Amino acid sequence: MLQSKTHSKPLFLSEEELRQAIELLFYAYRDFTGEPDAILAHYDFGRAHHRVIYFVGRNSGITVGALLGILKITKQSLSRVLGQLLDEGFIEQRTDNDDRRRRMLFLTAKGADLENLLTQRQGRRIANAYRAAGADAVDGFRAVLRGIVNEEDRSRFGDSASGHG
Amino acid sequence: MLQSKTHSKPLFLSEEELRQAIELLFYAYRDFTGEPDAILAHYDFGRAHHRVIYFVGRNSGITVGALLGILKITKQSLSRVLGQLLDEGFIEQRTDNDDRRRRMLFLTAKGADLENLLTQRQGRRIANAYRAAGADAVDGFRAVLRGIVNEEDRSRFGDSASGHG
DNA sequence: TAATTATGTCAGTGTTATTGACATATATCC
DNA sequence: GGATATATGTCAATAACACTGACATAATTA
Repeated sequence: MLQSKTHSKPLFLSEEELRQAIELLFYAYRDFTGEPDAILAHYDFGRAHHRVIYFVGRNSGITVGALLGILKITKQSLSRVLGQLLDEGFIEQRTDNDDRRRRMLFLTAKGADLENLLTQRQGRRIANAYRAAGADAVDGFRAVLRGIVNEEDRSRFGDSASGHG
Repeated sequence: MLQSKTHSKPLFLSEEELRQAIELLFYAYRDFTGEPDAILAHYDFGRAHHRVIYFVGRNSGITVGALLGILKITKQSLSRVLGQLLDEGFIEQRTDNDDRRRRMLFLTAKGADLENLLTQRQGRRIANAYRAAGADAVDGFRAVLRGIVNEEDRSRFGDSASGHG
């Protein structure tokens, strides 16, 4: 109850440490998205398209509403992006027979190709960082990022420990 | 030479592990920026203003060109945001006497107040995550994020190790 | 049958970014 | 000193991505 795996050392955090963390997140996210952004530009797509392609690929058959919940944008915003991806054959919709109001989203072969390309590039960057930092660092990375995520979504990333608790 | 602190275990990375990392970055960044965004909205400012305020606060006297280099946006984009911040008295400019083409940027007292508020909020989120994850995790977090950043900016975050080699 | 849910669409707006062109002041090179 | 380069600023047009508000339709649930 008091503390599980987290040994909760007092951890006096200097302003400098906190600012370094803030900046690390800024630079890492900037560069993490920069590479896919450049690829997507060839298709006249942007980061919003990427997010949709990614999460549809990851959660095949996801409904429109669930996707909105992940992206935290309005349906009008999603509509433009999703419409383009449907028109251009990267994603297809199928009505859910259990609840015929629902539209389930799937990547087409074309959509899966693009998703793979983008995920491979980002995966390569992650893998390089993981290798350079070492296995222990990976656990720390995951644990801290998980703590930054709002509580409501934290359970997406495991219960609390990350493999060896 | 071969490997400093990074014990370079083979590290077989499953697609699942890579995807979890990708998603952690997405969710963490989304929530990390969500809180400041809400505050900035009261001032009719957005995330772009935040970035300018943050980096000017952090690098007092930074030139316009150096700021563009960090943000990786065009000067026309910066111009609008910076112009507003100047007009409304959050930032002030002073000519650099060593090179009178340069404009050095400083936060005003008003600007520093806002910067402190925003940084405190983000710092609180980081601090909570750090405390929950533990001191070792912090090192791992820093090491992995540093590896994700493009090489050209990596040196901003220390040489390689993070405190205890 | 009435209310709710899931989705879609139309219209208007705002923020953040882009490219391209051009202007000014200052510094540096030859 | 004159040519060139650098640092900054500005005007104009455009695009991507998001928002709010209003309304419509189909299907499910109470």
